[in-house]
Amino acid sequence: MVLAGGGGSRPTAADVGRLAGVSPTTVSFVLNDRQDQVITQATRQRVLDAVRELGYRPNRAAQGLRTNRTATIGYVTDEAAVDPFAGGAIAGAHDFARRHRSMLLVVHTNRDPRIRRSAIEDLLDRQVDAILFAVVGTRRVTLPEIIVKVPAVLVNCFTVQSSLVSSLPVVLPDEEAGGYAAARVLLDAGHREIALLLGTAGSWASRKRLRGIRRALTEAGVDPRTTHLEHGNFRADSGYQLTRQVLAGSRSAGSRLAGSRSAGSRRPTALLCGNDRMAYGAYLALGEAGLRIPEDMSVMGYDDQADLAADLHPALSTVRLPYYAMGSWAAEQLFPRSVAPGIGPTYLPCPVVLRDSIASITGL
Amino acid sequence: MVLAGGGGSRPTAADVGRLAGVSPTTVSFVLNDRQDQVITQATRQRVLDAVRELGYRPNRAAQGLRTNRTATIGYVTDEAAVDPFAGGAIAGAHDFARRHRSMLLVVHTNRDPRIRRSAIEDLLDRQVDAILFAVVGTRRVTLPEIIVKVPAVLVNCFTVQSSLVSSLPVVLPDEEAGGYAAARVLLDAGHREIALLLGTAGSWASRKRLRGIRRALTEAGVDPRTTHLEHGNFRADSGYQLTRQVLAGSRSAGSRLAGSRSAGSRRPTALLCGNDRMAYGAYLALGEAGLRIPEDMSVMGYDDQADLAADLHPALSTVRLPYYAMGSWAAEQLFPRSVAPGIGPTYLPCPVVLRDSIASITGL
DNA sequence: CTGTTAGCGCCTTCAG
DNA sequence: CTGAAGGCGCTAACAG
Repeated sequence: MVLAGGGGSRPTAADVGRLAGVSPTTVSFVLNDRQDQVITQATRQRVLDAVRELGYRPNRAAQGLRTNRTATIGYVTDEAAVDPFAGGAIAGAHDFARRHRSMLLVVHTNRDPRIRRSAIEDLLDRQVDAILFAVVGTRRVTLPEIIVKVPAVLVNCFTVQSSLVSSLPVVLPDEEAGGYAAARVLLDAGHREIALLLGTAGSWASRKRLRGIRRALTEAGVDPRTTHLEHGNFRADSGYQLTRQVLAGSRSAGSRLAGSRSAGSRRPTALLCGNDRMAYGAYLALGEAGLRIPEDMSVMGYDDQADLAADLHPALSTVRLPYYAMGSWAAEQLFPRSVAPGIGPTYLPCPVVLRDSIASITGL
Repeated sequence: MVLAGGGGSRPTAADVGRLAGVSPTTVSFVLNDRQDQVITQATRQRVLDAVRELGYRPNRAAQGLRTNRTATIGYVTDEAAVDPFAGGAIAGAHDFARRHRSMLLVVHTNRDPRIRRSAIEDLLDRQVDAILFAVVGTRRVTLPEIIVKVPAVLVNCFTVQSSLVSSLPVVLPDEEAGGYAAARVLLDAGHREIALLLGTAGSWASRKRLRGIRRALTEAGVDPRTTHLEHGNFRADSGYQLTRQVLAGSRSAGSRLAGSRSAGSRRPTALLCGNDRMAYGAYLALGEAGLRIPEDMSVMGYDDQADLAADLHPALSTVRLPYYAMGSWAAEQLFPRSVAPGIGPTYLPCPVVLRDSIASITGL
């Protein structure tokens, strides 16, 4: 289909051998630096010189045919690279792989299971050494069984398929610790009335995060049940709406304000948001209400979204989702390592990124 | 380096032949649907059945060794996929390539020329059919000459290297038309006092855009020389600062306010920004000054940055940079096409995206 | 210490 | 209409 590669044909190992006056075998030995073979220093040098003179580089397709290793890793992601998080994980895997002289064959599936399957097949046809399977928005996935034909690692997702669950390394963000840390930052700054403006109620991330948050609250002697808790949709508009509700002291229909006292009447001093976009929505509602950040209200985001969190005004304190680190970790699993992986998923830390949106109110 | 692919060895064409009772040759003929060979309907069916039964898929590495075509395209980009624009172009190329059964081997170089060179070599070693070379932020690039070993296309960049300039198709955004269109939108809405808060002064995009803007102004009878023009740095903070300056009526040191009259004293009714991030900075400054968008001030962005322009409040009107389209166009050039490409770069349109940040003031 | 031989899986003349 | 033989570029046994 593609235009024939116009290139003048590359030199082969035979060409190198001819020039150096040795056999292709010797060329191979020298280039692969084989320890079990003894090569004269002189011969080695002649080969190396010939390689340099011809600009010889081994044909990896041929090498792959012979060795079954292509130094190529398949990377399957649900979201296109346009998504900064998808891109972050790709970048992490890319950089790690590159250090090991491997490259990434990247496919995105738009969440279509059929594309997903054929993508994996296409990768296998190209003899990739391994497959990394990534997703934006942590969740359970169903994988084509053929994926086990090759070492594979799950990035930001997991499976319950019995045939796969034990064989695939899995890396996930440690959302519970992230939620805990986010709440702790607020608590440590003296906040006691914290409104929780979380994302989609059912999501894995929201559930885990909430658990961490509750633990932090409890530890600090704040009753989680009296804490204002709302679920949004991870988008700016819901951050905006929920913040208005909170400010109005109104309890929405879906509000899960559990306290029996008139908790709704006490305005919170801090907002803990489901992600940075919701935090941005909160900024807008706060601005409209004439409240200043962080003087009148502290705001905590989540995600550390590029081109957003740091650019907000004031810059948003948030918790970083370790997409890059997950991609990197996943690639790392494909290469010989000293320590065997433990059983079960590996959780990577979500570091707190402190910026200007949080005020200390210790002098409560 | 990579763990050996654990997979049970795949069936070969010979296996299929054995099962179907034919030679591997016949299998090849059937699978490649060769018109110059006559195969009995019955034989063909037996082969196809055997293929299905074994789940046979040709080994593309072997195929590539034989045919010199790997159905794989190298994609070199300066920015990692984290950048939404880099990702947009990748997605465009990916989707087009996929329709032609090709996959993308993606490398990013972090603008390091050495990495750039070795990336291209690594791609060539893997026998890619072609290379797409992309950049974020249109500019001139210097390419390793070896890139011509294979068909290549330049995405959002161009070269002046004499050995390459005539042989490489180039695709660029039509910034001049984009600038013209952006200004026209404002002009058509009745705005006459438009402050131009552009990006980096020296950039290709800024220059082209400015030319288009000036043309639109002139056509509308507005003297471009009396128009407030500032250059920033494409980031939110400069949009913020420049807007404050404009509002204060102050002329900064670097101001290129050309009018001789007291142009600084007339507050503009519209801001035309160098990109969406600067527009966002303008939003912040406007908000602080108590000005409402679009009632008190219309704002026009540029880029249509994902997760930003549409999410702002009010949603930002902007001009879309056609990264996806450029990636797609580039991939298209690699496949047989009906019309030969003209000489010189191909300019792709930057469509205006109208949202809520612009008010009509026809009743001036 | 190095060369010869064989074969990875596929496609492609060339015979039959 | 189909099969046998050869080779793409490389590496791995096995000789010498």
